[in-house]
Amino acid sequence: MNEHTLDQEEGKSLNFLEEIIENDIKEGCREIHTRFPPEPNGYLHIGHAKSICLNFGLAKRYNGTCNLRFDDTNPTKEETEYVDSIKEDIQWLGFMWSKECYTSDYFGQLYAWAVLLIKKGLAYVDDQNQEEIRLGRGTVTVPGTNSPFRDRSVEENLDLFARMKEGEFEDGSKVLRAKIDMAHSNMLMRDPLLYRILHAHHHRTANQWCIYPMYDYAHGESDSIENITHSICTLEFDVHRPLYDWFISKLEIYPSHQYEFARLNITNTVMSKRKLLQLVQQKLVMGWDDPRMPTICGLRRRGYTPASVRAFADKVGVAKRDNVIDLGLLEFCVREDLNHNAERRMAVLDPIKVVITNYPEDKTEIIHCVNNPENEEAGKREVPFSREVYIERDDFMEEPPKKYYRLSPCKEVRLRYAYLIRCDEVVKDSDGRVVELRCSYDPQSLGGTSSDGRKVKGVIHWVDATKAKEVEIRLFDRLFLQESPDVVEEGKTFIDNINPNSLHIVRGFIEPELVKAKLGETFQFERLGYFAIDKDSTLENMVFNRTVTLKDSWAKENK
RNA sequence: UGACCUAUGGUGUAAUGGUAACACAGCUGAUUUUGGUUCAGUCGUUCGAAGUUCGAAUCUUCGUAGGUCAACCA
Repeated sequence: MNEHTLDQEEGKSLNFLEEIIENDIKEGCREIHTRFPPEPNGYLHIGHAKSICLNFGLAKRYNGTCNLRFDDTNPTKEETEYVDSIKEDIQWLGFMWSKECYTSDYFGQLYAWAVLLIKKGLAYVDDQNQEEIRLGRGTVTVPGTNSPFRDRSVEENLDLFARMKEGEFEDGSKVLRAKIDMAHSNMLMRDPLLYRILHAHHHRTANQWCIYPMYDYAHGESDSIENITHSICTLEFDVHRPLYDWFISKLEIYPSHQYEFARLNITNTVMSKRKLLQLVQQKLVMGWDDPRMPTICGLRRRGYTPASVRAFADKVGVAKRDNVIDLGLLEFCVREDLNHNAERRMAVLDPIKVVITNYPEDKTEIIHCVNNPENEEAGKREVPFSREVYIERDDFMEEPPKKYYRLSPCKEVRLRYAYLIRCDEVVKDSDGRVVELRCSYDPQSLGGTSSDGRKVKGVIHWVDATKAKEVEIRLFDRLFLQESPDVVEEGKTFIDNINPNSLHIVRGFIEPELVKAKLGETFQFERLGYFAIDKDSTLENMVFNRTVTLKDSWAKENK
């Protein structure tokens, strides 16, 4: 066991899918087979991460297998670019599929089964156009009416369907439908479409086919071909289950079963692919991997770790109830991980220069700083210190409120790991803005402890002004300020809910050693939050993304 | 005016006819060379009504509320 001890596993209660599986195992199901079936028409988001953790996690837990299956039945929307990104994201999350499958691999079998259904009198070619079919379907309260082509002979259907496949007919001129019940209370059972004609180039089968199976026809059979025991999908497919079962039973093939769980929703976040695509296309974000996006690549770029996303998926649970998870839970998960695993560094995002007047002009000394107080093995590092340092503008107030224990005139504060300093003089420009603080240090206080036992409550971070490197730092706020960005007034869209101030770019200063940091590394900048190197980072212009702030009870109190 | 799904603290999730609990969020305090971390404490919960039962969050019935379904999308 790598992540949990056995005891923890045993103490945890089962979710409803685990209960079903354990019950199936008890009743003789020998191997568990799941699958993750994305359509390669966009990038994966945190909602998919929940499904990935579920499907791959269940397979792992019960020593089964989990296939990755690209559900590529609609060539007009699917691209290889997406296939590659999906594979990358799943592996980044820490999972590996047993088999890489494509629904398009089964086009031949699916076609043969459609012919079989026709022969059984369970499918027919319909010449009605889209509008006629829609009208014939009725409504949720009014039964549909049979198509005039519903009673074609088997021979005629076979002939027509073969000619559909041969490309004899125009797009939209004919479809293959199942013959079920036009008055069924479940709209999906009113003679659903099995095949449509689409003279389109497919990213894998190229121009081999001009008829393509619909989702409902392809999905269950693909599960069946792969011997999937537990086909897990989201709640909106619940009404599809009778149809899923219908095909399997009429075809008399391996009985896969479908189970539905509630999809993930997060406050202040939009999750639909369509909306995320819109954000990208309208250039409201930098791309699919913008650190403000809920995409997996966005989270990765932001500095989220695979373990933190997995922990989140675990904490949100699995059930059938519609839910909205507080974005704060995701932030909690990444803080918890990074607190233990990210090394500390010092950086100043909004500097004021501090001149230590009684410190020798040309002296530089080395300060030893703890890399991670949560992990002694992380050791210490050397940080230069000299007469001029930068501190955070927030860490000085000329007229401090009560309980402010940072720097203010005549008050003493600790420069973390270095010295105690006292502010003697405030230098301002002609506009009254503080430009420099002239301080004196206590030479006896190296390391930060006074020699006479006097207590100094405040501790602030700093960087050596002569040796610090200037970098770009990107600070993110939530993309939407409303808890439910999808809820909009008449005439508005979720786009109107975008937070205009979700990105702040600042120039900050970092410890000199930090320039060696590489893409993929994340640090805690002490007292500020967790920061990850951005892919835009270059030798000339290093770029850091703030993954998440630290909890800050002072800021909260003084809001 | 259909069928199906769902209903437990602020948000999630458990309790499988027998003491309603866990996490996040909130609030108090302690510790702390990060106003971080950690620790201790605290707030607050079974949609409604009737029924079955010694006993109901759990079973039954009737309500109520929310969601899903009428693409040649998945």
